[in-house]
Amino acid sequence: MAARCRERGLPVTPQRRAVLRALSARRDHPTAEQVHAAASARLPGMTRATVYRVLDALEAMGVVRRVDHAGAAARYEVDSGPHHHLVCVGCGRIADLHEPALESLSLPASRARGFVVKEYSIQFRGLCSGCRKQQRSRK
Amino acid sequence: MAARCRERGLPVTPQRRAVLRALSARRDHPTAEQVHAAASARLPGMTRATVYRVLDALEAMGVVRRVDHAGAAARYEVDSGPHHHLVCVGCGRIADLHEPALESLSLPASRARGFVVKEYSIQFRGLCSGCRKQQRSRK
DNA sequence: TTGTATGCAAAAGGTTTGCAATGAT
DNA sequence: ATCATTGCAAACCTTTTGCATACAA
Repeated sequence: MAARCRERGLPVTPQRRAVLRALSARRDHPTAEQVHAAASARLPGMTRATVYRVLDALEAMGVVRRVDHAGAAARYEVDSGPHHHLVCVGCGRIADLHEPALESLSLPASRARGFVVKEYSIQFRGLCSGCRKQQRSRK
Repeated sequence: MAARCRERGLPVTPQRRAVLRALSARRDHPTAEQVHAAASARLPGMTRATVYRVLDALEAMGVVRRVDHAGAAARYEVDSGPHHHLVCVGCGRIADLHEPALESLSLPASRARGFVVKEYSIQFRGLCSGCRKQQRSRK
C-alpha cells in the first residue's frame, strides 16, 4: 500500500495504515463502523469521517473493495423470475439480462462448506453504450 | 397481487396498487424516491413512508424485489482478485468464494446491446450451516 | 515548505418508527 | 367491527462536507 501511495504522491498516514491493518485482519466483510472500531482501538481518536475518507482513498488505489455495491439508495424491480444485471459504472443504470445459459451454474459442493445455495445472480459491471461514447469524445 | 394479498388476509389498498403500477410501468430500476414520485402522481398525498412500507410488503409477498441488496451499511474487503460471494440470508454474513471455474463466463455479445463488460461477480444467496441448524431446531 | 489528511461538528441523504386516524374486508 | 394501513412528523443510521489545524514528504 505504501507503494501505491508513493506512486500517486500521496502520504502514508498512520490512519491509512490502521484502517488497512484492521481490514486485513478480518475475513468477514466489515462495515465502515466496524473498521472504525477496530482501527481506533490501535489508534485512539480516529474519527468515523476519517475511516470513510481512508476507505475511499484505498478503494481508489485498488487496495480495498466495496462489496455490496450499495449506491446511496436501494433499487427495486418487479419480480420477473431469475435474471442477471448489467450495471453501468458510468451512469449507475441497471439493465436486466435474461440469459438462459447462465441459469444453471453449478457450485461445487466441495467449495460451499455447508452453505446451501437457494439462488444466485450475476452482476456484470461495465459501460453502457452511452457512457462509452461520452468517454471517447472526452478524450 | 390482489391474489397474494388475499392469500395472506391483507387488504388491497389504493396505495399498494399505485406503487405496483408505478413499478410495473418502468424497466429501469427506480429508487423508492422515484417510485414515490410516480405513484403519487396518480395518487396525490402518498407519503414516502408509505412507499417504503408498501415496497416491503410487496417484497414479502414476492411480488417485488430489491436489487442492490444494499443492507443499511456498505461492506468492505481487501481486494484479493476476482472472486464471488456467498451471502447468508439468515445472518447476513458474507463469505468469499474462489472458484476458477466461474471466472470465465462468457456473455453473448448479442445480449449485451452495446454494453461492454469489464468484470462481473456472482452473489450466491442461501443459508450457512449455522443458520440451517438453527432453522431445523426451531421447527 | 507545500499539499494532502485529519478532527470536529454540522449537514445531508435514505430509511424507519410511534401514534392517532383512516380504511379494507 | 376488527385489524392492518396510512399520514404526519420525528428519529435514526450511514455517509458526506466545510473549515481550521496538523502532518507527511
